[in-house]
Amino acid sequence: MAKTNKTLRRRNEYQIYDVPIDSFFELAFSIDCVVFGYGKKDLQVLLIQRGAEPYKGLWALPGDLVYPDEDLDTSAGRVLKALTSLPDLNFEQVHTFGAVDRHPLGRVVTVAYYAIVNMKGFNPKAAFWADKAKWHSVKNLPKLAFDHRDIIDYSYKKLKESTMTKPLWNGVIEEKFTLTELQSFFETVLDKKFDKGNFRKKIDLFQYVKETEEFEKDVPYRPSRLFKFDKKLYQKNEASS
Amino acid sequence: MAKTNKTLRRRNEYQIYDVPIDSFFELAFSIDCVVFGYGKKDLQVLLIQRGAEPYKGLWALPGDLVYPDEDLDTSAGRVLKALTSLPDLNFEQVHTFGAVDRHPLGRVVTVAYYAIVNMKGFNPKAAFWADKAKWHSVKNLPKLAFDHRDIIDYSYKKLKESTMTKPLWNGVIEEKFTLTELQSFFETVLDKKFDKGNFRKKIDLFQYVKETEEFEKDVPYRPSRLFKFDKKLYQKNEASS
DNA sequence: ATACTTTTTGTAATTTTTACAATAAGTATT
DNA sequence: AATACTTATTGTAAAAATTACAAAAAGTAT
Repeated sequence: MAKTNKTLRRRNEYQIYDVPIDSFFELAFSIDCVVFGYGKKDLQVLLIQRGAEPYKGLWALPGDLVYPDEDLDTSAGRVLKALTSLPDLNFEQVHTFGAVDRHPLGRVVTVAYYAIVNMKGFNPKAAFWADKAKWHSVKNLPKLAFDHRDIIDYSYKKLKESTMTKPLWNGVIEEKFTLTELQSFFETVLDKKFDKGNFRKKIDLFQYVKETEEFEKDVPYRPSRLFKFDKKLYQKNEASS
Repeated sequence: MAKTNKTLRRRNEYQIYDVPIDSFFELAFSIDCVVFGYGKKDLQVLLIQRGAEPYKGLWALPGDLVYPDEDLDTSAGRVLKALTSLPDLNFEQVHTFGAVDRHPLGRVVTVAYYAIVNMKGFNPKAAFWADKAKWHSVKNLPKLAFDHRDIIDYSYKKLKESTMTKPLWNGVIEEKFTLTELQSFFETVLDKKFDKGNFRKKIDLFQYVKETEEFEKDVPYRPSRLFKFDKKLYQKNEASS
């Protein structure tokens, strides 16, 4: 829609005040990605150090302006792909931040997305973002640019909520995994310890966690049975709920 | 930010492709409000019949473009105030819908909000929207313009989720209410019947539902004790969680 | 063979949920 | 005034879910 296009004026039928249509275009529209990194330590967040004003030197979330010809989700997917080089990353919209003064240089509304990846063997430097990307513990975040601290807090809360109800661990831990590994995922994300026995009972209720006939190898103790995610069953049950 | 302003180009440090900055401004930005009406019948949604193309004659959600000088939440509050004439309406952001083709005339990204009001004595005609606003049962929605059906479905789901955890009934049912009235609110919103005794036990856990020393009057049976919402206690407990 | 480590299963106490019954407290009727 | 009727309110026992903890199983290491 170019500035000369009048079509949008038709929405005026719902408006209370008469505002020049051109003024609505004086804004920019972006997405920001909160990429959580799962590993042996604390849960981490991928941040990028700003090389220019405003907030030069501070850490910020990776993001980009939304292209005119791409859906919001496509935009988030594009940035995440460029950032992580992972093909089938699951991500979810969190919230949209649109305070007038959230960007010191003008009006920028941003839609926040989050995703979670396995940090093992993960190299954010492979991406365009180069050597300025770095993991930071969610428990010890540096000073952040813009309202990015709010965005992370919001996303972390949503991540925790979703962890209880969705198989976010799929694609993050190994394809064949032990229940102890699955438990570690929950413990790291939720920052909370679980009882081994009781955790198993809970998982038993998740029918889409299917046991295989394979077992761990080369461990100096009793090998654990390996389990896997039954994607078809999960999607089937999702569809009917 | 006018088109001649170059400041936004600084975000290019995070971009992968080089896209002319001007193209980012070829979009519009709106909010849409899903106003749920609580009454004696089914839960209702306030819709407006479109008087112009596109989707002329179809029903749509009330909404408006976001003004350059207002926060997103302010924008939603403005529309809701104009629509309902209610001063202290609680509303919540639901989701942002940004598919490229969601508006046939151009790129319009919209942020959805929902609110719930008491339909009793409520007159949407008082507002600017005039006589085209009408309540529709969530169980029997007409054909809707744009992706507004998706927006309603999404909002209804979120409303149900929030009903379990937040006192959405505050400001909707009477200030002093019986537990039966509170139960009716839950039953209507969640479209589900509850056991009287068990519902009370559940409510007992909500410390912010405080009993008063007042009772119903002029009822042809045993008068029920009246309860009220302890806002201070609620906010205090919210803050510490 | 024994110690050690982790997996896996079990179990009993506690808490929460559920279904349903009993009692209380008003009005309306006889 | 006694009785019927309606809804409010409390209670209770069974069922289900959660929790804390223990025991047994199955491997490696000494």
